[in-house]
Amino acid sequence: MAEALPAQYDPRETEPALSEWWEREGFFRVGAEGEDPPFSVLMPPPNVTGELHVGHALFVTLQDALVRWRRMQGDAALWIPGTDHAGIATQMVVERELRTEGLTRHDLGREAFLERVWAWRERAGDRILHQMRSIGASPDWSRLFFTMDEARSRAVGEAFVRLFEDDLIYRAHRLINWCPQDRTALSDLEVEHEEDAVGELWSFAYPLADGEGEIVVATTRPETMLGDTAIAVHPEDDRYRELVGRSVRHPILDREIPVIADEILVDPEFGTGAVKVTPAHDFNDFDVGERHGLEKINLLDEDGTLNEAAGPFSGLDRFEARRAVKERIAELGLERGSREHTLSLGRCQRCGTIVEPFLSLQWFVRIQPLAEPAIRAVENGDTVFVPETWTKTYMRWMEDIHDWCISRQLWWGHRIPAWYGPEESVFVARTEEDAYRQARERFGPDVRLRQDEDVLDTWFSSGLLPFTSLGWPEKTRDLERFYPTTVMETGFDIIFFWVARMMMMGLHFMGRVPFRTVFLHAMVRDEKGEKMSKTRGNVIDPLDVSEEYGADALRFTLLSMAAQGRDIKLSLDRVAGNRAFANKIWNIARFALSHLEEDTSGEVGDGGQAELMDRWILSRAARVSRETSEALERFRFQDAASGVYAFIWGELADWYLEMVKPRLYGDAGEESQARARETLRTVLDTAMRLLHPMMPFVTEEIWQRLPGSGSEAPALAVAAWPEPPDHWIDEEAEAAVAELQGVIGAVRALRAEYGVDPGQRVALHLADAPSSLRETLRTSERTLSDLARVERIEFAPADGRIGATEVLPSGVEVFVPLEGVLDLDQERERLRKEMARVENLLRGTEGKLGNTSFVERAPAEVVEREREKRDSFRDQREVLDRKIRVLEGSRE
RNA sequence: GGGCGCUUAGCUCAGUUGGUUUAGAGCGUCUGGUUUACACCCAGAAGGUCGGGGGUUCGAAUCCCUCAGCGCCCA
Repeated sequence: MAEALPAQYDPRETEPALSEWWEREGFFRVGAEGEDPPFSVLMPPPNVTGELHVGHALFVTLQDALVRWRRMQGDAALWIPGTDHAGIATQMVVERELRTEGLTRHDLGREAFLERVWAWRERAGDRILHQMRSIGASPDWSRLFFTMDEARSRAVGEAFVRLFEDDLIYRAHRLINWCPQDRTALSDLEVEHEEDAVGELWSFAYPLADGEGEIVVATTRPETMLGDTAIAVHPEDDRYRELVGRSVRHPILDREIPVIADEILVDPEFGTGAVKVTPAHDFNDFDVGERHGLEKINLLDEDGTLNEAAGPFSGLDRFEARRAVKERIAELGLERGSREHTLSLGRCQRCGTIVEPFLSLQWFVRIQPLAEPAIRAVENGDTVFVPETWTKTYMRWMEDIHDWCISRQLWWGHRIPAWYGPEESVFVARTEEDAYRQARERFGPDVRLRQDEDVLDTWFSSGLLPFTSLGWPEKTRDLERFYPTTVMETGFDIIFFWVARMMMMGLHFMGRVPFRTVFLHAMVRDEKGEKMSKTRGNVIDPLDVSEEYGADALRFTLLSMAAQGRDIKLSLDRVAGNRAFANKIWNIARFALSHLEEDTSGEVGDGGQAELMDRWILSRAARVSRETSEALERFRFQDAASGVYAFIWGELADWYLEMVKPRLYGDAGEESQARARETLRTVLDTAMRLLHPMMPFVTEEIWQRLPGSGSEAPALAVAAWPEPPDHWIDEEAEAAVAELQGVIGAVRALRAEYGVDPGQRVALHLADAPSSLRETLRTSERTLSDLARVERIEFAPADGRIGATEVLPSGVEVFVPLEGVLDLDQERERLRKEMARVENLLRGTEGKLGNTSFVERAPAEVVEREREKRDSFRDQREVLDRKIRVLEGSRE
């Protein structure tokens, strides 16, 4: 055991071996059987071909900390890992690869292209899962899913068919968002709106069809005028009242267009008060078209070029057409000016291309009936959001939700289980055979069917994961035990993509919410607060960070910053600081282990007369254990992290270790030495357990070396979470040590102030010390000597001696004789400043106590506390006043 | 247009329902340190009228209103 440990902790030496060992031993596996309370978390699956970025690192860390903690508490802690096929993203990656070979997916054809994607997935896929392992993730890898594996594909088909049968899925000709680059429909959520885009509001005139006159309209998309089928004005607008019902002539396409009145679309205050209406290319105009029975002329082909309907401009790209139309109108003398105009531009979330409202035949989910139960479940508190503020966001969106376009004109994804036959017949079925069976019943044995070419929105399959990951549609033991999952932990940016849809699908298919709690974390940004992106070049690669500073340091940093409102600004300085923390722990252990032997594994805290410092550190350990549990319970990771940090570094290392050294060296006899060892071992053990969910590697590494640890559990990862007994809590010891620390701090401060040589021992005078403090100091002479270099304590005033004074909050005067080194002017100045500070505080508290409303209305304990403060300040003032007068006297 | 969030030490941030905080932490800065766990360390120090203004209250960094700046979401 006594093999020498290196003075510097090197995560690279320990981390890979540990994560490999944990997994090999199967510590993270959870079965469907057992009595332990279930705790289940579905990992939001990353894109299968993606790389681990810092956002992944954050969710992995948060979820892992929760799961490790619950696992140690004895729960059946199931964390289900998986990857997502990520339709558009993955298809784009492979298409990009093809382009370098001068090919498109159409050159290959659907089947060959899909083979290519699968090959790519085999090659690149799951890489991200190994990256997760390297930062300590502890899911049950034996349950790994892929959203396009066989089980999930079957479940997706089943879900589609059932929704269709329940009339919750339908197919319709509708205006949808179209990305001409990816040539697919997108849902509303997949369109990103660029605010304040600068555009041109361009005006032109439609001449009236009969007689003189014209109507001037304005547009930001001039090419759409080719699809105009009406001019709308406000019914109350006197300027146009007599024109309603008449027509204008299309100057390019030579057709007549009616002038209609529509009070919803038209704002008479805006522009000329007349609006061109293009029902096939604008969402508002579409509704007008429905209201007025207007023709919907589709101008576009799938690639964003104009079709035959555009007449002379057919074949042009939409932006070329825009220029051409403007030119033509100008030639016709119908241009009526333009001005700058800010607008909101919709762009494809994946490729950034400006999306077009496009009329096409798509599949939709009827969302209203699904949304209602999902709203009620949150109102009821069946599912709770943390932080609570997101409830409102969820509600607002759910209450104003639109039908969801789920078909995508992609090849990579779940193919829509619909087959088309003669006479526009549609057969939705679980299998092709089934579709044929239905079709033959209707059209006889020779019927030929053609499957829908499209695939489903990736988020459709994600929305089902809380139950498909547990075996649905089979009625599995897993579902029984682990559904609903306990916590859904994810970023607030996908509250609609995931959380909302999972809620709807979970309630529909399972009849119960998919998760009890939704914990939403902030977004990681760089230290300047900017979003990390490859184009900005400010991406922090978590694997680089982990490699350089250790996964523990990265994790601990992310956890301690998890409280921030909406942004987490990751700074490498913080990570470096936490690497230092890991190193500190390593050295605490190095020191402790060198003093521990195999037999020091007994329980401590009872029997014998425990020494003050032992009682103190055990009491602190007990309190911190409770605080850490409570913090994790409430998802307050930053409190858990900072509490354990302060305990280990600020109390265990800085105080306990220093105080206990002489005893460990045997200076206080064998009994005291043994007790010190036991306490040290116990406290270190407790500290490693508390820290394990946050810093799994260094804690496991150390715990493995702790004598006796193996008898309880094979690994810290599956050892019990600390629940120290009540009797460890020792108010008296905590108060006594706080006083002792106060005295040591005062002496140290005075020594530093006057530059006393570090080796120089000093005397310490404490007049009027209460008996409890005297007792504490008498039993702590060695500590005072070691930590403050005090050679002698006298509980009497140091009359007539020259020295420096510090006053403790208790009013006790700490005096250190410093003949020869003390600068009287400096001391006078210091004390005066101190006096001013104390007087200021005293004034404040006396003011409060002098206020009768305060004394009458504030709670008694608050008033009492205020009185104590006043007394303390008065005592301090008195001592300072006396010392200052002495110094004044010594001036002469 | 509607909604939400942020503004506390040079930097990055804690501060949970108003009163146990005499506003804290880490980093940075300054001073001192070769005490046999650690210089990724130890000790000490400087540094903030809690964005501005108003209000509620015995009491406000904390609640309300308002202004300013920054950011996000939805339409």
